[in-house]
Amino acid sequence: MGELGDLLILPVEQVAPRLLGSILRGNGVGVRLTEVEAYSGQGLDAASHAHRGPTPRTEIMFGPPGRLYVYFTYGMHWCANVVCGAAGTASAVLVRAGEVVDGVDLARRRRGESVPPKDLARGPARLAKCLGLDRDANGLDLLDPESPVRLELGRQPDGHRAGPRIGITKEVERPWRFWLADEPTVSGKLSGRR
DNA sequence: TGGACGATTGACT
DNA sequence: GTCAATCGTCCAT
Repeated sequence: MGELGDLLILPVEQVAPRLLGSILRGNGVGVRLTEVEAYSGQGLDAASHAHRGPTPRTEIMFGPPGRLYVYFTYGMHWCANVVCGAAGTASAVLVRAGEVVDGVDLARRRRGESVPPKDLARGPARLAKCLGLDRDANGLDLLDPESPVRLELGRQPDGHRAGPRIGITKEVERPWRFWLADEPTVSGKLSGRR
């Protein structure tokens, strides 16, 4: 297993911040990750989709690390996660926001021509839309160079911020949201806060 | 088989 | 700042 594969089996709250600065590349667009959230597995994190055990939707989370977990929410949005942990566990890193560093024209076509560049992938559903991710992308192997969507480990940026995760109603205090300081692409209202 | 609930977004006051 | 849109998923009837 490569460097990234070794990283992904560490505790998910350690994996998540180390994915900041990495590039999620696929379907003609590359996004440099500036904001992520960690979700742990069955019985460990009430905010995780995997908390109650495997279901048809969350099945992929219980498989090997490095796969893409894509889910549908609020009747209209898709969001993407990097599956972490060894097979049998079910942690994941939600990719919340990033900077489009490649394929900007294509990203604008998917998101809308009038969307400012910094907003193209600012928010989990927006990021997924930039990359053209939907149901069909669920389960893709991000570690396979031949895969239509891949994760490329980037240089570890200096320093990051941590705080509570956004949009959840359980485990609301757990500080498992991680983002890069002073990045205009970070979502949420506390993006500048330590 | 029904109904509550979203790991959100964009439109609007 | 507030709030509706919109439908797959999951669990309780």
